[in-house]
Amino acid sequence: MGVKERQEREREAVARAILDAARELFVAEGYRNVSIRKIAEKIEYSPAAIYSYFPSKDDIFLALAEEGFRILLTCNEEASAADPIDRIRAGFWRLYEFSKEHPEYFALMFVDRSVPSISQDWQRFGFVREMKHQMAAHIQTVINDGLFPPGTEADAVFQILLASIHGVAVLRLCERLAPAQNADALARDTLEAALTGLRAGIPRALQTASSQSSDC
Amino acid sequence: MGVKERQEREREAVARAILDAARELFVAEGYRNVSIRKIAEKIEYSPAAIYSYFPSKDDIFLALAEEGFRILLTCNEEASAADPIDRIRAGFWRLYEFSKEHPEYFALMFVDRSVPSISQDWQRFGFVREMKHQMAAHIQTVINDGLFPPGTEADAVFQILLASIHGVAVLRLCERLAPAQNADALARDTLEAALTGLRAGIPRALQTASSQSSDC
DNA sequence: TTATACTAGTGAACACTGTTCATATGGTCA
DNA sequence: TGACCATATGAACAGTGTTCACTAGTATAA
Repeated sequence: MGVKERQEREREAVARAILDAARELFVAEGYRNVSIRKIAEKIEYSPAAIYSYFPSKDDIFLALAEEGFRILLTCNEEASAADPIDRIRAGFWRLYEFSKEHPEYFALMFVDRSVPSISQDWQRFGFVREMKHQMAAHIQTVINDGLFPPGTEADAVFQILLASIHGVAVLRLCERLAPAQNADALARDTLEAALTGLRAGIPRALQTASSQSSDC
Repeated sequence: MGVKERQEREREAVARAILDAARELFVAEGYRNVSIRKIAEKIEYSPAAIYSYFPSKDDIFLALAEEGFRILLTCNEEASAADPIDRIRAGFWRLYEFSKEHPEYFALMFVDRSVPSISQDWQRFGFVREMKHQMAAHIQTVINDGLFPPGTEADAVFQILLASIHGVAVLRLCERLAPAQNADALARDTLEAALTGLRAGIPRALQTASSQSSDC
């Protein structure tokens, strides 16, 4: 009498097919150039059918972003290196690798502004906070081991390293690097520079965020 | 007999009006949500008229990106600080400020992937190369003054600092920071960390870009 | 001054988009 | 067998970027 169960399984299978088709199309042609009709055609359903699985095209987008975080998180969990600093390195390097292996996931998770709702819901994604805590916790233990100058805040280290590696990932993803430029080497060096700088100690500077506006 | 001149002036005025209207609408509603019809309505012309000034919506986009580079470049020219390191700081800080003051320009110039052609034409933009040369030239003199470890490449310094500040700018622009997070402070610290790290000297590491893939 | 040439701008249309809804289909259960 | 209900559909709506035959109006040449 597993009729309900089977029906539910079938529903999930179709939803899965929609997401797979959408992801493949997004990667191949970009979100903007993928229409519901194209997704429908790929899974051999009518366009209208999709709307009984997802309320809108944006929601397909969001569902994929959610999956992206899940993938990145499970990736991060298997982090283990002898040197604790190496483990930090590896953690952020993995984010960069992720941006290469899953460019479309990365784009929706960290870059895309074309989906209106993601900006709103961003902080609601439990994944973001979880990822942050995972890394920040490890960084804290490293700080406690005295591998960073006294008074260093784990949260600040996390944000700075994230921003650094993020910059390279986005430049690469958005094709804003010279063709000759070796993105991997740049990623390594940028991460290394930030890490070295943090360990050397950066001036805590002016407490208030200095407003040296350029006025142009 | 300045008929041709007057006609040309009028053409430019309308083109200007289209760009202004498009920019305002892009900032207010985002590229995706702005239609040619909306732009046309704003300047009180028919939608078709726009196509005798720009071949496509994407070309309006590109024209604005070009303007963005011009603005950023003229901004950068008035760079002058006593300390040569401060001048480097100021240069990249200006890019960050630019991302705040002209978010839509910045987005088209550095992060947008929704316009298919920009990825192709990116390297053709003389502006990009010019901006790079401007900064790299100054960095070279600083290196010559011995303020960086011997053997440091100006181009690498430029790329690393650019990537670092770019990361913060994008995180802020795309609203991927916690609401409490002070973006300016993060920008300052990230830039400082990279600069400190570069001056301390980062290992030139494995020559070939190490392929430490995470395989997930 | 008249006739020609040219230009800018238009309205209507084409082929597409995301989305909605009444309708039909076919399996489930009493 | 007959009632039910989830699923999928075709057709349509309102909107999109873009094209094109056409018109009104101005500039040039005869």
